[in-house]
Formats: sequence, structure tokens, C-alpha cells
Amino acid sequence: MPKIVPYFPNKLISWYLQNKRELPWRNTANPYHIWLSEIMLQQTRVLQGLPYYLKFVEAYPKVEDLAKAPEDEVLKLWQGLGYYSRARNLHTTAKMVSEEMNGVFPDNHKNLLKLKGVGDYTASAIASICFNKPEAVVDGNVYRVLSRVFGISTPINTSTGQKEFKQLAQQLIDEKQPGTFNQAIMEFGARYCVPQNPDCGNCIFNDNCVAFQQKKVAELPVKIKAKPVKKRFFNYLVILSENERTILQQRMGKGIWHKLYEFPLIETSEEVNLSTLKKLQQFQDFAKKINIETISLFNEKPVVHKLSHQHLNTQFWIVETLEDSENTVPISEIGNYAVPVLIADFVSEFFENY
DNA sequence: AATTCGGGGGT
DNA sequence: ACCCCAGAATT
Repeated sequence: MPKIVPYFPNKLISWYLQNKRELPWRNTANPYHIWLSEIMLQQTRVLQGLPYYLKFVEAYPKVEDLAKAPEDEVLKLWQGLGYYSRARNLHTTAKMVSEEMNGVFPDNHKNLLKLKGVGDYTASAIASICFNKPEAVVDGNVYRVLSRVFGISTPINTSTGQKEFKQLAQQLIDEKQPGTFNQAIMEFGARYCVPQNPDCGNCIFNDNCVAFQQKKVAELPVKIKAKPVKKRFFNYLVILSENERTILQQRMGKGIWHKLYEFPLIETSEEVNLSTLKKLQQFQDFAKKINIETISLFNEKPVVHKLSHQHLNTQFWIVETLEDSENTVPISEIGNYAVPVLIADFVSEFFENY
């Protein structure tokens, strides 16, 4: 184990109190608010999550309000934040706390872990911030700070690495102010011990930082490379009926965007032209139900929507029809549905002057 | 233990 | 292009 610096927590907290950002979930110990913020900030930058937090607190002042909301409404408010299972689990947990726990969140790590969408990190965050329990959090910031200060080169995305860093964080935590310590080390990682080009020359820890002493700051933390991203090819059929209606479908299977809405989709193994598209069985099945008047490609070059693990090469096919088929919605009401950013961007571009 | 879940921002 | 972000659930 690395040599523990006894004053590390005090120095860290001192830095935090002078440099912390004022955020709406700071200076509160309301478990509902802390839980909400922690779910939203999973794998998400503070500045990206902040407007969503404000929207949710206004729309759902109490956990009971969130519990009573329809799932589609919650997903719509979450639209654009990504990782939509968080929104579905958020809603599930709100209902559980509201209906089965008398609206009271669990006050310890073990029981917090039982909540959907709450893992080791979030359970520790809530337990420490709301209930003053000495549970150390380990997030991306903590990995970076500890790997550098203590010179630990164990890969952070392995189970042994996760155990090692968790144990170290647990040794370091200030048991008298665990919530403040946890927020301090994360804030320090987010604002000072940043991934690239940190200002080590002026760092409060540079006398003791192993990475700085050994000039290995840029090498830490160590992370095993991810696999290359997959390319997928999406063809959306954008129906336009004479009375200004279109077809939206809810994604129901596994995979990305579960329970969000989109236009009828035909996925292919490569980019297709109109003549190839028309030969596909999926297209012909679709054409049996819809009386297609005209069809044309909206975007000459595919829109490449980049997710962390796949690139979606997307073509939008404009399909004009005369009469309505089943399940159409007014074009003016598309904005009421939770859709992926890929769809939202197309809608705002295409229908802006429609 | 490895994979899969978004989207935005920085370099 | 590649990396990272106040991770969790599923395979």
C-alpha cells in the first residue's frame, strides 16, 4: 500500500472550501435533491447536468411528484442527457421510495444500494453527504487524483484496480466530515488535477505527489483501451401525410434509446441508395401498409451521430403519402415526445420552415 | 470480467 | 481522432 499522507484530507478540504463552485445541490442534505443530482451526474459533466437538475427540481419539487409523473414525461425532461436507463431507474426508485418507504430515502449504504440506479458510488455519495456516514466515493476524479498523488499504476477499469482505489479512498476519508471530503476530492479532480496539462507547478500537493516527482503525471491514471467503435447504418422513413401527420414509434427492444421515440427505422449493413432500399424486405413490408406517393433522400451525405461505442451513419428518407395510416401523430406534436438527439436535430432542421 | 448503455466538451 | 465525464446494469 502507498504511504499515507496524514494531512492529505485537511489540505484537500481547505482547498475545497476556498475553491468550490456554488452549485444548487451544495449546502443541502436533502436526500431527494442529493440523489437526483448524483444520478444525473453519473458519467456526466456538472455543466451538462446542471440545467436538467434545475428543470427536474422545478417540475418535481418532491419525490412524490416525480413518482406520480408518467414515464414518458420523465423521459421527455431527460431528453438530451443520455444514458436513458438512468431516467427509467430514477422513476422506478421515486415510485419505490414514495409508495413503499413512506417517501423517506434509506439512510445507509447497504439499503441505498437496493435502489435501482444506485451503485457503490451513488450509495456512498448519498450516505456521506446526507447522513454523515464515512463511505468513500470513487469516481473518475478520485481515480485520477489518487493514482497521481500516490503513484498507483494499477489500471482503473479492472476489478482489482477498483478495489485498490476504493480501499485507499476509504483509508483517507475524513470521518468527521465525510461528505465534505468526498466532494472535495472530486472537485479537486474536476477543477485542478485535470486529465490533461494540470498546473502541477502550483499544486498544493506537488511536494508529495509521486506522479509529479517521477514525471509521470501524463501517464496516470492507467486505463485499458476500449474496443473500437462499431459503425451502424440507419435509414429513417419520415412519413409526411397530406394532413401533416407522421409516424413515430417507441423503441421497445434492448439496446440504445430504450422507450424513446423515432421514425420507422430500417437498419442496413452499409450505406444504401434508393434503389437498394426499395429492394429490402423490411421496406417492402412497410410499403404494403403505406401508400407511398413519393420518396426522396433528405441528406445527401449521411449524418454521423457519434455515441461513445458506435457511430450511427444515418439517412433520412422523406416519404410522402396521401391518406393516413395507423399510429400517426400530428407533426406539430413531435416535440411532445422524448426522442434521441439525432432525431431532435433532424426535426428542428427539417420542420423549421415546414 | 467484459460489454453496453449518450451526449457534449476538450485537445 | 481520441479521451474524459460526480457509474450502473447486464451479459
